[in-house]
Amino acid sequence: MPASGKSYFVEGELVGVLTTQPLDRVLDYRAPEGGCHIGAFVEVPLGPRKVLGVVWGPGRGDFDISKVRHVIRVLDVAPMRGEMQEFLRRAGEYTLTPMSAMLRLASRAPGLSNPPSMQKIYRLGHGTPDRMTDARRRVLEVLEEYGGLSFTLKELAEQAGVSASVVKGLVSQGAVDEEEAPRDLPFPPLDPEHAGKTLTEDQAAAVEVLRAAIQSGAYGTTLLRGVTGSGKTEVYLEAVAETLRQGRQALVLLPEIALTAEFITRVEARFGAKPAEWHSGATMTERRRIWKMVGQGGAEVVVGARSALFLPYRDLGLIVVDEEHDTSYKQEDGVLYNARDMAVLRASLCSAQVILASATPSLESWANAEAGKYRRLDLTARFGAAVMPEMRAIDMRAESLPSNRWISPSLQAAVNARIAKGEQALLFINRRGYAPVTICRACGHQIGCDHCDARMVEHRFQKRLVCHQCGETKPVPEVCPECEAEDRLAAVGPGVERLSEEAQAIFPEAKIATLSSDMFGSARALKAQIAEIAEGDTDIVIGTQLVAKGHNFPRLTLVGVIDADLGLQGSDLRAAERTFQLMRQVAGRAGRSEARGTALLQTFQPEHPVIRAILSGDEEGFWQAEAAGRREAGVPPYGRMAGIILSSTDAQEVFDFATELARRDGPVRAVGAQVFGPAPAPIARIRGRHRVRLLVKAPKGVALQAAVAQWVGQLKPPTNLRLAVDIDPQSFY
DNA sequence: AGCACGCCGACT
DNA sequence: GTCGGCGTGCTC
Repeated sequence: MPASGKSYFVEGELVGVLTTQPLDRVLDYRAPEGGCHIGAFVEVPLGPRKVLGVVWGPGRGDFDISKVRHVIRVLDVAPMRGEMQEFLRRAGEYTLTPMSAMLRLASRAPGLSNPPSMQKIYRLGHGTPDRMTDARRRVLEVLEEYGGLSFTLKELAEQAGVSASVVKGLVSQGAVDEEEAPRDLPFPPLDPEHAGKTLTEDQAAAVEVLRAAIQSGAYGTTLLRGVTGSGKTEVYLEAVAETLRQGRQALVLLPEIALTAEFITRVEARFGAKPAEWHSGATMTERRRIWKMVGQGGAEVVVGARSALFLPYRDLGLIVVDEEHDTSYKQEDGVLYNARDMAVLRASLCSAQVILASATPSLESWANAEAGKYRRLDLTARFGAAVMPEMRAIDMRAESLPSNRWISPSLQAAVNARIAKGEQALLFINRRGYAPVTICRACGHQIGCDHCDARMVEHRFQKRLVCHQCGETKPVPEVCPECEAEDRLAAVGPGVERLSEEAQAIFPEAKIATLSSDMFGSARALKAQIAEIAEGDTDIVIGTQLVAKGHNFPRLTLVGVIDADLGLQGSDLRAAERTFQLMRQVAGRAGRSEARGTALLQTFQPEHPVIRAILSGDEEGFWQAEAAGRREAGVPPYGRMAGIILSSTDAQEVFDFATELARRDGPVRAVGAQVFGPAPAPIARIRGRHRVRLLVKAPKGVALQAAVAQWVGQLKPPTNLRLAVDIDPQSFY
């Protein structure tokens, strides 16, 4: 929606081009030979280089006309749509991110400027093979089934379940034609009617509401709440189906790559073909194909990570944000944005529906539903015969437990009872590695990272100490690096590896599997392990955070949470919320199938409101209480916050600059905001850079971004000092 | 982001 | 005398 309404520029006319170079300005160029449309991806000269840009609008004409150069050429990709320009603009304003960085997010496809490359494709030929075999018949059937569509060798062989040589054989017989075609082919179509499931009454009712919303063709957001195992996925896949029937595209965001493989399988089962899969592990070729096909409508459904929000969809009708409360949706990848919020913004600009799915929504989403901004659908009935697990606390104050042991006698007994019945038990601990702290018994020194202010975590699996902040590793020292005492270093506290060791010792007969995100080199290895646990004869699963996310272990009937108190302490305003979500989710692992499950929470504070809310299952009660507390304190979602992260190699310099910035808080005070700090940032040192944070707290409804921009703009940071603004920060400790 | 220009310290 | 350190500024 360019302000001028002008959308085509003839050769020589002045156009404004936004480039991916960090110049926070649209530059004037002359339109190339043959002219160009607004939104066109172009290559322009900038100094001695050629850079990627987008025709953003008419030129401003305020630059020395004799210095204005011509656009080199228009690239062979679909022009950026007006709604995408608007999305980038609004998202940039919201997150206080320069437009060049926003454009970089939206043009993250390799080889955009390359000419379309060719590849061999296969389609039905006219000849008949001399001998018909099973494998050959399957190949021909696949080709017939998809009409005139052609396949790459890999796709065809995979679809037909044969090896490439079968296809080659058919080519030499003339039964299959081999041709050169542009490399970026459309994805196979997804059939909304392929394999609809029978839904429970609850699910069917939710699907009806979502269908109507999608048919309206207007924007809307729905919070789809459902306990684990209530069939949220089935429900939103029906929303995807309806979107496909409308001829529009759907995007499903997942918080973790490890979850995509399992999800893709479900999509394939439901729609008869695989969706496009967008994540950091995708190859260059895959990325380019998805980027291009999404723009031409050759990819109907994209499953992926947060950055998939910035793909150039031709007609996006639905965005699903699965596990919407997951904190990995807010993370730094060049730009600090919350994918959940950006999904809502994107959808509102292209008249799409958003589904925020979670068993344990974020307080923000809960409050938005409460305020009537979001529609809310609750799935209560569990799928099939399974019921909610029984939840109980184990009061650790009453348990006698030797030091360096974490599985209480009560939990041990419960696990033994389950194993005896041939069922599975899960022990959950939210700490990776062997032991979180290595301490010297002689001098009390704790081994820390040389580059960060973090203690190093022992990983016995790798036989090294690892910094969970920067990834730095070093061997476990023989002597204390501080006092040089020998053999006095002791591992303190539990990690998943150590818990595993303890479990081996107290359940010697049991088959134990350990799942931790850092123990698998690839998503495939992890998936294989999960499949083996689900189907195999594992008695006890020991896992970190990873197991809290949607995997289905049918024989699992007991969950033991080793330390339910983690995360309750500290001043993080979301600590209670996080703990609540995690506990509910892990507890939801137990008894997803026929048998009734039990969840046992080991806690030293059984009276804590969060623990009590989890145990009583009074979710609304928890949210109400938490919301009241936040409203009282004027913090999100009932107030606004922003963080200013300053970092430098020079600790004194960064602190001094932060202090000076805090002193000049006039512009933010003018809108009723307060500035706190400077204080060490949540991670005070990363890769040798000292980090300091200022926190801004403002009433809801003020123009926070503008005020922060004005405030921060007063001082220009010294050369090696970096400043980043974090709107709506997620962590506070 | 690159890449030039430019102004001060120790080398063949 | 010059080589080269990286601070400052420019790119339509």
